[in-house]
Amino acid sequence: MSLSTCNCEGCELKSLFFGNVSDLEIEMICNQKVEKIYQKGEIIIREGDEINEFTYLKEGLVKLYRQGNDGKEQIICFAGPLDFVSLLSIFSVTRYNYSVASLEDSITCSLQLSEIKQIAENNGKFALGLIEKINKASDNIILTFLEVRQRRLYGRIAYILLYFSDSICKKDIFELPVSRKEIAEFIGMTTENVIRTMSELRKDKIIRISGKIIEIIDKEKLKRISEFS
Amino acid sequence: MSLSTCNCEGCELKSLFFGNVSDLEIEMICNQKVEKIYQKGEIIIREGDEINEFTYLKEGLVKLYRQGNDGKEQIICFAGPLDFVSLLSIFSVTRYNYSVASLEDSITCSLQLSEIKQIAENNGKFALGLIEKINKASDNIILTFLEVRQRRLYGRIAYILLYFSDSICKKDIFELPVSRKEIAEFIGMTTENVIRTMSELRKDKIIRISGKIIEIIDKEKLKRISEFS
DNA sequence: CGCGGCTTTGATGTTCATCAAGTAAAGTGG
DNA sequence: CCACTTTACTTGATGAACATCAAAGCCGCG
Repeated sequence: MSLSTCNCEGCELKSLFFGNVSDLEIEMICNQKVEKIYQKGEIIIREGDEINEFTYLKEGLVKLYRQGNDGKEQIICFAGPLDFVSLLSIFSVTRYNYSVASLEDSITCSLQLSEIKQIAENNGKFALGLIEKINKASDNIILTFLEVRQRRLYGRIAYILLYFSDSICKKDIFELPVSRKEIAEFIGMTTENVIRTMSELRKDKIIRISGKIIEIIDKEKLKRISEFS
Repeated sequence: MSLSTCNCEGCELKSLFFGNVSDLEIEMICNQKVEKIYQKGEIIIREGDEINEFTYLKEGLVKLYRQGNDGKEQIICFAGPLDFVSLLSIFSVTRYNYSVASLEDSITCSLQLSEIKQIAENNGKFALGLIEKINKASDNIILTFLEVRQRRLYGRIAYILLYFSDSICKKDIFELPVSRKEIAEFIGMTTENVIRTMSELRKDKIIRISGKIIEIIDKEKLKRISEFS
């Protein structure tokens, strides 16, 4: 991790997030912000860390995960640019109950949580905006869990590949930003079976695989598998 | 469903939820509240219904669930007295993406969502309290999903039985408020296997079963199964 | 160059869903 | 209140889906 110096001019967060906040308040926040650069693989937040910053992702891709009872990691969700990394339990507990690690070189911007709370207290519109974002983030996680759970392995893999293709990479040929093991940790299966199933999709000529590079050949078929398996 | 008339004197919600709200505002809300009585099995909220009320559970027990792709129901969570039934997506979308049904005779109290928003906008402390509650509710759901997922059937059943015993019924002999089918829908297994596994626990003399009445004989063993299976 | 982690494939056994069939309980209409 | 229907519960048998174990190739990194 290294620090980054960056002015707040033209920061997308400002328009997206602080629409209802006065310029004065924004300046107050920006003066205290800390921007950090993380290399691929670095840990950004550790389970058990005290929560006193409000962190959002400016660039890159991260995973939120926790340690299961048996020591295996469980991936809760992935987050991309402009997602709030510390949205989940930030207002309900004092310590993180999950970790965050970067999957690609990433830049985070951290604001003082106390400042954010202060503003929310004084500015209801801002607080309502916060609620909306928190709601959306949790809803998405819960929905994804349910969507994954109702599928078999074959359908889960199809679902995940479409997720990375459509939501993260936005291409039909893309580089998987995660390892097979991480896919397994996300959908709750073993690494071996994730690989096996991807190989099946390859043999069925629905995708092409070359290491981390995935090409979706027959997207319609992949969608049908995701729907009905 | 039938309406109930009840004054707001001594309502627990007031102290719990509206700690930072002025008496005037509380009165404004209370004048508009609608209290409804539902019999066991009735549907309180339907997936797709427009969200324009802010509903909380005054008495009883309900399940939040959604329709899976294959038509099977998936239970998201259970909610008891003083839980907010419509916390999940209430501020992020305009229509419910889940249904709510009563598992026991229940009483709900509904407030105008627009009123709640109004108050949140004018009263940041109240809004922060809201955020905290929403965060807690979602966190719990996500955590439970992860806890359930890392267990095998045997451990999942142990986990669920402990959940009902400790969190819902608060007794070691209790009446299951849900059917075997609903347990299956909650943990993502088939009804037959839920029954089978409960029978195994009975044969192993860890629980006694008599219809819906469950008695936990060896709680320590049940906890160990929940931890390590 | 060698070590460790990631990937891949195969063989094997466990766990679980599905199908089937029967019993018990609960609701329904006469 | 009783016959009737429906729903919930239960057990067994079978096969499919999946985890586990094992072994080997690959790749990046110190």
